[in-house]
Amino acid sequence: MTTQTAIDNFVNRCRTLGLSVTPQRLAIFKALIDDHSHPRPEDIYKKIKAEHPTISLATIYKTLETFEKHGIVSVVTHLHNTVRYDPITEPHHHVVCVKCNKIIDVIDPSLNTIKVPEHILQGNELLGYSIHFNVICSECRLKETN
Amino acid sequence: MTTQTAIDNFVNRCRTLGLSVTPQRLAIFKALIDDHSHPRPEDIYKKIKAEHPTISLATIYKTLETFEKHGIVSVVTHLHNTVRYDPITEPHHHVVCVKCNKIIDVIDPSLNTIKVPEHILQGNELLGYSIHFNVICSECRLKETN
DNA sequence: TTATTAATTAATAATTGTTATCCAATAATA
DNA sequence: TATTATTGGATAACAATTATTAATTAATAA
Ligand SMILES: [Mn+2]
Ligand SMILES: [Mn+2]
Ligand SMILES: [Zn+2]
Ligand SMILES: [Zn+2]
Repeated sequence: MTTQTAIDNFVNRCRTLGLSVTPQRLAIFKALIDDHSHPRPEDIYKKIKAEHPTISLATIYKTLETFEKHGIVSVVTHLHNTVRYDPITEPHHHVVCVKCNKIIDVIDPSLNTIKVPEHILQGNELLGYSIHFNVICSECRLKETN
Repeated sequence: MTTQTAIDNFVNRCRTLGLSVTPQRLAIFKALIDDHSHPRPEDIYKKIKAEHPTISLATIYKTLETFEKHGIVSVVTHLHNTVRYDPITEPHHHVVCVKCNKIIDVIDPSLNTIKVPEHILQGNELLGYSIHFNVICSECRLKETN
């Protein structure tokens, strides 16, 4: 998909969702669409400031949250707000509730035999891998306003 | 392994590493060893304050970092310091450098066919899963002081 | 044991990342 | 056009983390 097509899709998507396509939103989307560095809000802010000198960081945060809510962009992990410590040091996996950030262990040896793509091992030292099963947990499902 | 055995191992481990076994360190370790909630430093602080009213939150942070450095405890993700946005909304995976927090996409359909353990689906709504390949990247390996 | 040095802790300040508030500006709708 | 809803900007507030520094404690060598 070309960048222009992606932008057109974005515009249509916003209209369908009832979100107005403001210059700020367009700028933020454009800043992200071809950026594969998984930038922080701050990074996007810096990229945009030249064209939009008056935009505030809070707008970037709010806009990205709106985008994420509607599936226009995604976040790499929902566990980005605070460190979470684990007494288990052996490789294992986790169920993560994206609403309440509850974390449950998944200890299942069959998940430790994944075929690691070769290119990951080129130059990097692999320490291990861990699977995040992203869920809305039963408690949070009950709380949801349907 | 019993809790007492774990504590004994911890004490021996510290001695081997040349870390002194202080009451604070012991208390922090004990607070974590049987806690499977993947607590935040703040949670551990609250648990400990009754017995150790003078301990400071900064000590908790530093001690946990020391423990993690020596493999006594682990962190659920190293990407806990800030949100990272992604223009890709399709399921995919990531290489994460635990030193510099660089994130590289891993798009490999063969990794999207993992057998999800049944119990994860009980009550929870599964949104998807994503694998974090934790590495020390080539750049960071060069920087390391060996 | 005591003196010396190194390591650890506590208190606190500073910084960073994020969210809330409030008002003005803009856009959508009647 | 008038009305209402949405959005954005400025700023303050808050939460998480890190840095600084001095006091305390522990380790080690006379
Ligand atoms: Mn765990
Ligand atoms: Mn990605
Ligand atoms: Zn939940
Ligand atoms: Zn790196």
